[in-house]
Amino acid sequence: MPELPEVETTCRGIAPHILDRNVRDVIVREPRLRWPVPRRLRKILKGARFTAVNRRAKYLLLETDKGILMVHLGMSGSLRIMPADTPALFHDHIDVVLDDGRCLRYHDPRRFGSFHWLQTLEHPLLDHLGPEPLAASFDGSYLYERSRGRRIPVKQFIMDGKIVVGVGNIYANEALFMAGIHPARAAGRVALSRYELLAQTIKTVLGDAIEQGGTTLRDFVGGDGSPGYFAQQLRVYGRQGQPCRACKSVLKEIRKGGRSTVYCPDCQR
DNA sequence: ATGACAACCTGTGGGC
DNA sequence: TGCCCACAGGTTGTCA
Repeated sequence: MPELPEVETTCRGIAPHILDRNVRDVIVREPRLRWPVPRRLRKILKGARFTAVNRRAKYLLLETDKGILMVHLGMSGSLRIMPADTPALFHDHIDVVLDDGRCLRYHDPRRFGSFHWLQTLEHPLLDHLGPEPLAASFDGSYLYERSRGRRIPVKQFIMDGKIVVGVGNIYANEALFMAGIHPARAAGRVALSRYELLAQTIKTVLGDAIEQGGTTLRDFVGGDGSPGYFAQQLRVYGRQGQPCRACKSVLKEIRKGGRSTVYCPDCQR
């Protein structure tokens, strides 16, 4: 479920509930995630106190006085705060039990998510990540410079975490529509002025989605259990065969990098 | 370096 | 009604 707005929503949702709380216990029911959950996690995390909650790309960085718990939600993961004695459901893989009788519970049917334990923010998975899309350093000229000579479709280009992080399939489709750029166009053949517009629409679509608590697809819920409300205003994602909201042309669907790609054949060139 | 593609895993929905 | 296949929000690793 999670694209960057969902991860940010989760980050903001759980932060006030875990900050300054001590970890009473850690229950790992299923350690087989994208990478095995560290066997020593329970021993190390027990007694730690959460000191900060941050996000880098789609990684949640739950900092404690003993180290950093790095969590990725993968395709289907979610984190919820709930009473520690709430019966665990199928796919409730990990509980971080807090000292107030509640717990941070990780649920992930597909198990593409991950839990890592870090001593510092230096980690191979965080090494070669591109800039945050909402940072000032991410702009049209950056995209233009990085794209020269690249033949891959511009959609896959902006979904490459080494170029810019946090642009997932839904928002890549939306941002390209808003910028009037055809998703299959070679990245190296998009002009500077159009990249300036694209950088803008990426910031806008992600920013708006964060404001509205993420996109609700199937059962996404934020850290406090409230659903997001962005789905209803998607412009192209999931709307193949339906009329373009701008020009009424029938939206088309193609596959790029194995991902569903929806666009307006008349608005996007 | 680049780009194409398989892999990880379960659940769901559409077509027959 | 039920079965089977394709596909789903992400990312890494391999190979040509």
